[in-house]
Amino acid sequence: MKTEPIAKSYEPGDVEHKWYEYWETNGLFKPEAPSHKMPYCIVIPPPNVTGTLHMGHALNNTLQDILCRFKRMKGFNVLWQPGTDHAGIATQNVVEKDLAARDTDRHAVGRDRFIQLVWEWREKYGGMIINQLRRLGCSCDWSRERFTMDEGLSRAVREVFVRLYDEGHIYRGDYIINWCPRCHTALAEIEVEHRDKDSLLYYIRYPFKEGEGHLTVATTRPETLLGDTAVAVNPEDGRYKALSDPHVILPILNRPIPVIFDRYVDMEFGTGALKITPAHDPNDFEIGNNHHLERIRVIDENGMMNELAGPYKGLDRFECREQIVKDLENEGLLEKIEPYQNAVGHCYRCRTMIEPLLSKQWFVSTGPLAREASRAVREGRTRIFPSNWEGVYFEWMDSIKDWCISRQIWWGHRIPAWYCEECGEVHVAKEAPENCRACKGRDLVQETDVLDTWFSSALWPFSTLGWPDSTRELETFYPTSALVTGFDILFFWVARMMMMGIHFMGDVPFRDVYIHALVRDAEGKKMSKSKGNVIDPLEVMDRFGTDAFRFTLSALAAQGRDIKLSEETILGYRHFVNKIWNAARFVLMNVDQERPLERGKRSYSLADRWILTRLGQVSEDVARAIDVYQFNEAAGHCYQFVWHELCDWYLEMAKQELYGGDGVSKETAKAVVLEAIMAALKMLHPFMPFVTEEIWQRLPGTQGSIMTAGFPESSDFLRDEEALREMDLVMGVITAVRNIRGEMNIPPSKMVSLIIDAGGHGNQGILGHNLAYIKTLAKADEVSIGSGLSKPDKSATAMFQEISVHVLLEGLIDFGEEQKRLRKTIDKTEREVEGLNRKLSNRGFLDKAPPEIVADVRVRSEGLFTKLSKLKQNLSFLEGIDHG
RNA sequence: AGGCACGUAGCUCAGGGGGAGAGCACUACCCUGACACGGUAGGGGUCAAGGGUUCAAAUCCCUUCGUGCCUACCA
Repeated sequence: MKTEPIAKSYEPGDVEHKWYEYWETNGLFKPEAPSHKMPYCIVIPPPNVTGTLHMGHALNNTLQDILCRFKRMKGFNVLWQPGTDHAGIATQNVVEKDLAARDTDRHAVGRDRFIQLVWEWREKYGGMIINQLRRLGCSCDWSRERFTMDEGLSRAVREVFVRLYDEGHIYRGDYIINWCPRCHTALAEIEVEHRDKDSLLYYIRYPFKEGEGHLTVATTRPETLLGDTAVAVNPEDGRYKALSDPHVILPILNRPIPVIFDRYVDMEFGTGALKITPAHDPNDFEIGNNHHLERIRVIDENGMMNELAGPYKGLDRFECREQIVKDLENEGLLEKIEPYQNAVGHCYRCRTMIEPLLSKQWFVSTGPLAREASRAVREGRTRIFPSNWEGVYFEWMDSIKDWCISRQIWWGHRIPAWYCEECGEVHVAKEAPENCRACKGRDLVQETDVLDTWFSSALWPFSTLGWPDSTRELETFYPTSALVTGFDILFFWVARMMMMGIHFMGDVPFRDVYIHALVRDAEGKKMSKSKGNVIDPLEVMDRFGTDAFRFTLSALAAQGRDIKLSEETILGYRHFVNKIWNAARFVLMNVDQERPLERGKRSYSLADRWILTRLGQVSEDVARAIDVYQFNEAAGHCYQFVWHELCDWYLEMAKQELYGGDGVSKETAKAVVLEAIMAALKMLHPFMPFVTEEIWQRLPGTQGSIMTAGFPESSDFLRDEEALREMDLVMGVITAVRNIRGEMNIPPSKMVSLIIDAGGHGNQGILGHNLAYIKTLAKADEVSIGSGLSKPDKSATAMFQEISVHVLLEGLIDFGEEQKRLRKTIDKTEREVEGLNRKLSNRGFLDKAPPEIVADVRVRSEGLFTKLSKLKQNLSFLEGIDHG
């Protein structure tokens, strides 16, 4: 493969598939077992089996892959545990839609057949997102892929359920829950999305049972009046204190109901009188409990009025509202209607308006579990990045409600509870009991409800590693190292994994949680199918290459800010990939040794010493940034270094030796060029796995995959501070000349002569030794360097620190232009000097500022002053020529 | 209603008490033997507004305005 000719530009399509297959078939994604290496483990946030890769997944998994590839190269034993989630409601919806298209439904096909159909569906389509993750380059250990409905994970679910039940953390009872009349199931609190709606506030009169008059209540849901069992007022409310016989007549149904007194009622709102419907409102439910009120359910599971709704039986809840308002109006009981805005709950899966409903459900009593989960973060056993999310986490944990875990759907883990048909005894067990423990009856039926999908997801960090068995994986990798996820599932998933992990494993499920941003469109809008502004990651990868895409995401992944993604940006990074490709191409064209010159025999140039020192520094910068999840910083360091240091300066300078050098210096240059490109590729590999592997495999002297090459360490390289200083000087002088060339529009083909007045500090020697660089990169043919050299007649002058660089170019320099240019620089320098002098003449500054700051300002001020006076000299010199 | 972010170059954003930065876009000159998906240089900002703390504020604090997001049972 090393003999293939290298194309002029990088074509990602050709290589991505090839290398992914190579890695996977060579088992490079698998951890070692056993291993003496430090373990590093990430469990993937399991995507829904119904899903296809979207931008959120792409970002999420790119970041995880960066961490995993980086840690692997750093010598860790890495397990990236992949898998998918059975997504109860979503998956069931998909299959139900299929059935509906064939004019049937799940009730017609029956439970067993339906579940079979879901499994078939999953066989057929469930692997889609997994392959898309491969396309993204994810280095998951696919041999360990798990699914929340797997036998092993299901066993974990039953184990957890039974234990929690036995410990009293799970209970069953009649509670008000959030019901989705379309999905036909209960939802947990957080599965309800609240959205502001323009509603109406109806003022309804409830006549007193005895005597004249009425109480007026305000409500947004008049149809629930049919289930009212009281009207509540605040005991402090003067308006109602004197009620002697506190009963009113419920309109329409003409049922007497009591007026009760409860501090919950807000006197300021409406009329200060609140109708109480315990079966259809969570707050009313609470109040009803406190006052032992009857619960009358008037709406059924379909959102239709039931037989207790009297004349409205069979009406939809919204039709009923209209009808009842009309009827109230006719009876003169409707006082007024006001426009009103309130937050209304909607199903997070299908957007149907939630119906709070009284029903029998299973709950996890979260209090004690949540306290531990909260404490773990407070004590730093799990760290959340960026830390401002900790506040959000605490707030939720500290005000957590019991978790409704039963769902009235079929696709999921069926609750392991059996009811005795004869005596009603409840049995909770891992397997079906033979007979009733109370009456010995044999007629036991299993609970029909299934568990919330998040119940099984909550076990993911240990169920995927083999729990409840004690496995080597659990031993090695639990607690896992990091969890990477979006904030949208901080409560749904992260919090619950914390609770379950701590409870069942006795330790937190992960050491770090990294919360990343949301990917938005170029206008900053959330991508959504309905808006039509989604960018398909697969299309992006096809067009720009996976590496460019991944690098874009990383470069934009600044903590705490959402990512606005545009094609323009991705194109920019596509160019960067190509730049790397061409740098490698250059190396390949000039270096063919399998064995570079050994270190002891080399003779380093300044450029060599400089780039080797920089490689050490930059690899540390990159590693440090990744370690604290500053992916944008890490990517930025790579970009800046590779493009603007390695390519712009080092490779250009190395041409000196590669093209014209003699034996040892040429061989040294070859060795360093190779070393530099290799180190750069290794640094880039976690971000751009494909192009780096492609190049790596072509480079002479490489063995195996770049995945198994170590991440560069500063100890691999020189550390030559002097080289940094010297390079600074050389680059400064070259830039100074280029500056004049640019401003004077001198074409690169025109050579110039330079006279450099180097000043002190050994500058002369440094520049003298590196004359060749200056000549080539500044396009100069003759250069003289000295101290106190005077400015020649026909020249333009640029300055770097105290060095004056006079550019001679008779006939090509417009002296008027040069005067203008000098004046501009003088103005700028003067402003800078003034600013610094203002500080230096300030007593407070001299007395209170740290001495090193004062010294620094003084040095800078003096330097600028010297520069300024030289610039002024040059200007008056030119003015002299002009007028003389 | 509370909370959390964020307003820095035309655009997208880094930075975060002592010299205003990057990428893209723009302008000029260049097809120089890795790359025009390139090179070199240049223009461009009262760091949202007002106040405070400080020797020093884009950076810390307060207020205002604007923009997002999250949480919440006020019917």
